[in-house]
Amino acid sequence: MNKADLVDAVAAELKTSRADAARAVETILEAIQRGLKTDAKVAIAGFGTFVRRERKARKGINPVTKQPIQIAATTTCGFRPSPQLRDVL
Amino acid sequence: MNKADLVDAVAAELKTSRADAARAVETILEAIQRGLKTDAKVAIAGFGTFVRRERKARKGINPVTKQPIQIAATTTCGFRPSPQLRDVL
DNA sequence: CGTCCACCAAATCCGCCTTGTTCATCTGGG
DNA sequence: CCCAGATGAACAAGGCGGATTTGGTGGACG
Repeated sequence: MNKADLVDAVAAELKTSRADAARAVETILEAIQRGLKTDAKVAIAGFGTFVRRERKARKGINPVTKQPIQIAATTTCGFRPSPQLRDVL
Repeated sequence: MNKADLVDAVAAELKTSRADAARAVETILEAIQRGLKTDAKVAIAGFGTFVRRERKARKGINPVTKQPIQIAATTTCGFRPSPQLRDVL
């Protein structure tokens, strides 16, 4: 499923234009991004929780050369689906 | 950040009523749920990708009694943030 | 206000994560 | 509607990160 498909579904459901639906999708995603950046956690009841996560440096292997490499610490984010979402899947 | 906060941010950004923003959020989340259920993957460019994931049965520990327990196989979903989202965080 | 949901603890093992190229697909503006 | 530019998926192997379990409670949601 693409962003275009998502926008289509939203437009159909809300009975709005595709442009409005696209704007809504964009805005919500940006809001989540900002929330993650500022609060480090975005909990959406009945759906799941986005969590900003600091990953320490660790050792890994370059799958191409198969040589040990050092992976620098990064900041990523995880997602914990709510039980409700799990039941759907 | 709560769903209420998210709705507030969206309403402010789109200059719509809180009720409309709430409907938009709900609708989009439901659309993502359906997409995950039917297509097993929802790719949103510049944000990330939701992936339905099958998890095998394994052994765990009851945190209360600290006794080993058997965990049945479940279906859950993961989220891979796009490089763009990672850069923001 | 009543109900429902997320969080928290400790311990374990599953599977995600890394690199880098190629290719398919998607995107968004003209 | 279409094309050029761009984005991400796939693939390899292996180590270690983190997702997961129960049950109560505080807080959120409608």
